Amino acid sequence: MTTEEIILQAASKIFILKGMEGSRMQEIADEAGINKALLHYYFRSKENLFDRVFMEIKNRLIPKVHLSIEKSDGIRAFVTMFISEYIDLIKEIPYLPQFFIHEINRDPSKIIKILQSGELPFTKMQSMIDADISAGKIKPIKIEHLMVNMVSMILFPIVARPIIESILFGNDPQQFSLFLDERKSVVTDFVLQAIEIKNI
Amino acid sequence: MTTEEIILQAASKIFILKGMEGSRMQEIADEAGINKALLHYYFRSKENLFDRVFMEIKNRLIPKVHLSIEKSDGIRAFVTMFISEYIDLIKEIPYLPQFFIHEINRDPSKIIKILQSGELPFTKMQSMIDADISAGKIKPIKIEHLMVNMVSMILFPIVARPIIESILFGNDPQQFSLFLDERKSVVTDFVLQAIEIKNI
DNA sequence: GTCTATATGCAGATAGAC
DNA sequence: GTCTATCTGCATATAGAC
Repeated sequence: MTTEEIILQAASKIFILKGMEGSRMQEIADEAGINKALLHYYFRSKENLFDRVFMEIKNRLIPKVHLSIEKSDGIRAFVTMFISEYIDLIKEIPYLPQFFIHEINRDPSKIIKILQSGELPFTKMQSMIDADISAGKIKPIKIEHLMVNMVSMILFPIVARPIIESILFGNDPQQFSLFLDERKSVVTDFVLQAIEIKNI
Repeated sequence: MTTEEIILQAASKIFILKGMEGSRMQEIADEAGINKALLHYYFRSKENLFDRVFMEIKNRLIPKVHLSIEKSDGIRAFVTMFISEYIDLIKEIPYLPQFFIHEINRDPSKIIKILQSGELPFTKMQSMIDADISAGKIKPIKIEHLMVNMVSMILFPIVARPIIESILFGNDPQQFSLFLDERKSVVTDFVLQAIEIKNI
């Protein structure tokens, strides 16, 4: 592992935990087991280092989302798989959603530039949905609302964790963890029920 | 209006926009039209000023949430009213959700202390839901999941605005604004459909 | 490439005049 | 109470030895 990779990994950890403004170059250097000056030797500035970290994270995530979309053949399969895979993904990287949300609000233009490159395959999803709608299987709903609803119900509890844990579970992390486990099936059922045509 | 109130109002604006770490005392002083030293005269430290602002915001918001819960008599009315009022509330204070999310993750213990005081009337909601469940009107669902689902679908799009605006709407604020307007009825329908028993 | 030492700049906080 | 001027400390960044 090269020094550059060691630095990027350390910086990634600290930045994700504390954000750009909350992180200190000293802390990143300590985490990497090297000297502060070396950070500047490799990346010139904090801003530069941050941008590189942000880009690397984005490049690791986007393919995963693509994959879960491409794999499914109908809207029901898509909803089930999407929710399941998204929740699994977040368990691996629990602080990433907060980090992303904060940084895109702190400097939206940066995100806009970084996201320009890869577009998500919405056309495929849209056609899946339209097929099921015209077949009378599901209620008419715009793909934008459906996607935002699903992503919201998955990500928001993670992002708002401290407040939910406090209000609903008396600051008991175990109870919150169980709550998250339940949500995989709860949210899936919730979404499927919401979009299905009711047989009268 | 006293100087203290002017300071609090200015600090509130800056802190909400930029967060605790992203805000500068100089900027708050400029916003208030006074000198930096006066901030310290009134509030001794930045930390202190921030805590006061945070407390004031909390005291302004909690009663609103209580009210919308107390007013409704059944679960359908509650869902409809809750979503509607929450979305209206956010339109007035569009940066507040991000601010809250960031600060509770930056220093969760602070929130825990501040939130200790007032509890939300969950018992009333729970009994409303239980009544409708045993009457066979709605599907069994835990109040925790229902509440989190609703709040998520309302707040997350605001919190993730830049990324949604970028991916879904090509960075067109007007399209995003229309999208938010649609959500009042879309989310209400979505939730009601999801919890209703289907007549076969 | 990696280090120690140092410069530079800025933000929070204080002293003291009015 | 409100100001100007100043202190102090810290974080980013650079210089220069090895």
